[in-house]
Amino acid sequence: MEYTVQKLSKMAGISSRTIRYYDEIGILKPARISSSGYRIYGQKEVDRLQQILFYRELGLNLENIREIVTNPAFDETEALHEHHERLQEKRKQLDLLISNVEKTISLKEGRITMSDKEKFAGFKQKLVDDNEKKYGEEVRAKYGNESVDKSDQKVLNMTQEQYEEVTRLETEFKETLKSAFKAGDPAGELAQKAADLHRRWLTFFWDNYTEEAHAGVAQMYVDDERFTAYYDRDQPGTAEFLRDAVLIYTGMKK
Amino acid sequence: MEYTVQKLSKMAGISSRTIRYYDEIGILKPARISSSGYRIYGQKEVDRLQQILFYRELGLNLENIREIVTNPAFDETEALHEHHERLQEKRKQLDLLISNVEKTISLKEGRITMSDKEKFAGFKQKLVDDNEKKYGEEVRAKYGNESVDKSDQKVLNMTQEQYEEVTRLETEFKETLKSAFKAGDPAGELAQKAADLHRRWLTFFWDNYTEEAHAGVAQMYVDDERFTAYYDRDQPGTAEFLRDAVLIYTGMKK
DNA sequence: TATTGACATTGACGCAACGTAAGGGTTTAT
DNA sequence: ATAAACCCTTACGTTGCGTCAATGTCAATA
Repeated sequence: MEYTVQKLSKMAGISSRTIRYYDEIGILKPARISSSGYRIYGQKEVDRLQQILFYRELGLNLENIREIVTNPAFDETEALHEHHERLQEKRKQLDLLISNVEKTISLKEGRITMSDKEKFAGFKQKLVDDNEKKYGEEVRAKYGNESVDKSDQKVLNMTQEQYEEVTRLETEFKETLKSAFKAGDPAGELAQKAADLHRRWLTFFWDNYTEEAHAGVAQMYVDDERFTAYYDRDQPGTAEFLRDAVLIYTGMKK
Repeated sequence: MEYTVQKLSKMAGISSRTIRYYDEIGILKPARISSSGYRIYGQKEVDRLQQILFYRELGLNLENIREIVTNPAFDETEALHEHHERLQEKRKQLDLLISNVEKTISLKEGRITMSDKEKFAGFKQKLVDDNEKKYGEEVRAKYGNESVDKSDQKVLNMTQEQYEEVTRLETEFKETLKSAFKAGDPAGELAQKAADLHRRWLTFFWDNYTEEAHAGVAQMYVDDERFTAYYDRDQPGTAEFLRDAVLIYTGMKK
């Protein structure tokens, strides 16, 4: 029995374009070409197509499928195991995503006015994450590898009150920092108050607070231009000022 | 404070290409263009970018994001709800996929020699599914909407013995059908035996067997060219012959 | 001041797996 | 003979950018 593209495609329930494509990328060549240039497929090709479709249903990409069907000695089991892992990873990410979307929805339906600052929540979250990532070994050793994921969840897991509290804290911190910067003394009362507010703000995102970590973060605000840009936005030099204040606050300096 | 692409990109933790792309598709235009053609962004644009990135993190596509950020009156909550549904659907499919991959792996690690026929399992499965789909109202009403999903799982849920049994049954059925077709009488002993084997084979895939459904499937083998091609592969006319035999077997004819 | 080096710009291709015409021959049925 | 139903190749569109390539601009240094 011989098949043209159309017949084959109807048998397999796929489009003829797909069959030509499979020819094009070389995973399913026709048995022969007719005198008028038509693709002609035989039983062997039908079998192979079914094999291809089987793996396709399992979500393998065509490159992997090619390896399996072109090399009979290929270790399909291993390929499937790897595929399985990728799928698991995908599911984890999807679950996280869904959870975040749900949190966002309930936040919004909780009628919190979505001010600009609140829109920043995710972004600030990212800052904190990057923070943790960069701060490196010490923090990671303490919080484990899952800290990033956990941290990712944290802002969105907050209750409405917690959320309002952290927003309020942040505003107060920024204003205090601004005044302190104008005053000019990182060891002064205002600057130390700012450092304290900063600590309280941080503990909303961290499970464990340590003075070392706090100092490390403050240093990073100076080292990483992203943070520097963020803190220096209104008044250049603020990041450095904050670092000095925090170093004093944590007892790391003077 | 003003930002060039590079500065903005570093602040937001994305690439400058992305920023140009967002300009290109019109979801984030620069505040102005410098005399030398540079894109210059201001505070408003920073805020907007952060909004964009927030929704991006939630997995919304840029088209949806555009709707949200360009039209302040747009119902974000509804968009998020729809997005949530899409994600749920995705997860369901992903779970099914994972389950299928797992079943396939255990099948393979169960050291069943993966002959061509076994590779067809998924495909045959598909045949049965299509079958049910096409057969339409009656069967659906009986099995409910989930029957397709359930059926999808069934082949792969089989124990090794069941699997071998169904494979054996199928072989016997096909051989009997072939002989019966040669004999030529759909009411004859061989043909009726084939119809019986066909029934037994079907019951591996169906929860409930009814003569009506059996007859319907047999009729479909003739009506749907995909099935016809499958059954007529070796001997044209076989599909029709089988239908006649089954119609007699189920008492729907003669 | 001439030259780097780090920035900026606009194209334009590449990716994955096809869908969807466009433009033009071939086979089959009437 | 003619239309319907096939077949072919070529090539653009999809999504969200990554990655050159060719070229212009700006700030700092030798």
